[in-house]
Amino acid sequence: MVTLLDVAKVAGVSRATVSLVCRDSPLVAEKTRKKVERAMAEVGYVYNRSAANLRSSFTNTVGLIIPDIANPVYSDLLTGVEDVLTPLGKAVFIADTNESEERQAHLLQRMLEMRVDGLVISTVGGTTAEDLAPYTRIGVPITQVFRMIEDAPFDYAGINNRLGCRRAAEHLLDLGHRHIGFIGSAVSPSVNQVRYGGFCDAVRSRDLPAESMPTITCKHTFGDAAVAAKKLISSAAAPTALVCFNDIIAFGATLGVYELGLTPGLDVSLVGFDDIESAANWRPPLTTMSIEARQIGRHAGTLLANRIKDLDLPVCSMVSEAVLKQRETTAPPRRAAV
Amino acid sequence: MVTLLDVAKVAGVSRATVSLVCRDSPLVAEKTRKKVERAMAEVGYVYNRSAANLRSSFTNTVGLIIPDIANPVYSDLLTGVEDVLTPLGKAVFIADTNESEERQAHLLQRMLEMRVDGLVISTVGGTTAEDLAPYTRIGVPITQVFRMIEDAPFDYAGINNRLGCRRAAEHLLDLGHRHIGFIGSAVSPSVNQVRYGGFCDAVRSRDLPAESMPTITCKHTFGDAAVAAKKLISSAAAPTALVCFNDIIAFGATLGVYELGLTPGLDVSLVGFDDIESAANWRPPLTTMSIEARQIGRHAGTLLANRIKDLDLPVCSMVSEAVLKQRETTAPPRRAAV
DNA sequence: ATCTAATTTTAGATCGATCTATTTATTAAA
DNA sequence: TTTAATAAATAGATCGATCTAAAATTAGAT
Repeated sequence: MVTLLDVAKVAGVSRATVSLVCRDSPLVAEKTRKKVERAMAEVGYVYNRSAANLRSSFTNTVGLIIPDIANPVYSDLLTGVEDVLTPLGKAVFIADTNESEERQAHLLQRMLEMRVDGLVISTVGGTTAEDLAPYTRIGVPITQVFRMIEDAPFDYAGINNRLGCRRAAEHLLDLGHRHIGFIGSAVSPSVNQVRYGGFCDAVRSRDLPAESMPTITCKHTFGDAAVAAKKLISSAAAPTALVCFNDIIAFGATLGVYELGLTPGLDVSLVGFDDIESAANWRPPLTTMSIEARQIGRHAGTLLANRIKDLDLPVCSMVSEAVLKQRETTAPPRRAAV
Repeated sequence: MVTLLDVAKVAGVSRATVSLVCRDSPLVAEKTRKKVERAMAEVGYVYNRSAANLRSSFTNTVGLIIPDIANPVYSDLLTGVEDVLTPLGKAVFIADTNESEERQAHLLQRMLEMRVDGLVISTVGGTTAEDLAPYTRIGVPITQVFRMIEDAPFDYAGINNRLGCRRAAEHLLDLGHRHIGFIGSAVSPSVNQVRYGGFCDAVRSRDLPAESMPTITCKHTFGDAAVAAKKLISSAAAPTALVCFNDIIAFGATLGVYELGLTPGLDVSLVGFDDIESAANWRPPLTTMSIEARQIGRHAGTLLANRIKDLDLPVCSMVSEAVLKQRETTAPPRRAAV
């Protein structure tokens, strides 16, 4: 195995100098740097991060723990986190808990053992501040995204779900809809409750009875959502519009509308949530609440970077607002309101 | 920072013994292990992987480099790789190149520096064996998945794209379709060429003129695919069925069919490729060629694990066949063949 | 009780970087 | 030319595990 010492010998300098070159230190003269770099190439030197990490007080690695990497929201988030952290020379290690508490515990442990400089995490349901205590104990900063643990003294980046969902419903109300269904999530009950709260806020603000609006929950699959939408549309309440928990459910609901022989955006209006990349590419292009997951990722990255620099900063929370992206799945109701 | 030595002192044993306990060695007596474990908990010991990796000849980490983590094919692949490698005590580090050669080069370097025990990679276009030479030089095994570099002496796990696409077209031919369109990929030209080759094989095997079958390529988005499908269907060739490069394109094509006021699976038959999770959940459920990405992931994991154990094994290639999953987007043609 | 063999435990060297403190070389000012 | 100040290079200790080889303990056989 070729080490710093081998490079040093070939370049005719000391081990310490080669080390400085590795780290792009300004302390080394240009001429020397060139010489060392040539020597490195000549002997085929490969930097040993384990050795560096052992000695150094920080590892320039950051952990990102998320519940479902296949979900576009989280891959966008990842991109945003990297936008900020990669230019700072930090490597982001991604890990997927798949919504399993056990897997999350395992990953938390592993990242602790590799001495990450910090952690960005979207916790699985049931996580408590206690689960993250080992990090606080040895002073590794944590930034939460999207999901927040009660009473945990961590930085946070996320969105205002309640207000966002309220805006979605208000958009439909403004178009003249009076019978609006809500297709919620059977998968994330906690977030679902908050978003449904926003939905009710909107309905009540127009003096309509929130209780009489038809509601259903489903899994985040096209098929489930299609069935749910069909059920709602053909129910006695006969909604002319649907607020959907997220874009995937809205997609499924669109398919349900097609299956009923109706035209989405004409016979039935639909609003999604998240504005994942494919929303704009949907047919018809999906009206949805944009949460700018990539931007949230940038926020999280920035919060973490700041705290790594200064652990004693006051706890900071960045809550963005979801904004309406009006496209072609929403329009005034076709059938007259009853 | 609390180290092995601190634990050893509290437990009243030597550093070496504590180290053995950390690694679940059978060399240590049950009574001693208990004692040490209690001590670890008492002093709040956290294992230091960097220190271990420095001394030890392997790190129990494996790299997985893929071009697009948001693509369900690759998240399934990841799951499969972990299925095999996690039980062996190896941590899988995921990294996304986003189809960028530059990012890939950077990630390859980083993983080399962290001394992964092995690498599973789906290379971006343009990668040569030379790019992977540093790995071979220091004896880190590589397993390729899905994509293969010419003349590279690495293990490989993937599928027979040509045969798979041939089977897709044959399925439509068997149903009686005589005018079949092909919607290819504008993103992965190399794979596209292979799959289109399979399509032609099928058509020619029935003594039909492959050249007269309408063809188009598009990006992997719903919108693009919808437009492409509409173009093909309303072209002079008037295909009654479409073979799609992958499921995403098939989804978009379905939406295009709906937009034309036609019914997918009735007026126009569609076959996808990949059988991602949402294919079965699509409306109507999508007929597609299943590649069992998770299984391929298991293959890759197994190949890598074997080679880590024995570098001198002969190069091994596992090419699976895609199998038809007939669902509801394919049926005999409605309009009589011209 | 003695000897052998098997089982546990351990001391001390070692992995390859970085850090601190110091020395050496270079430049600018007197 | 000398001195002071700055820039560049270095020696040697150090990080916290694992490894090797040897020592201590225990068990089994005689």
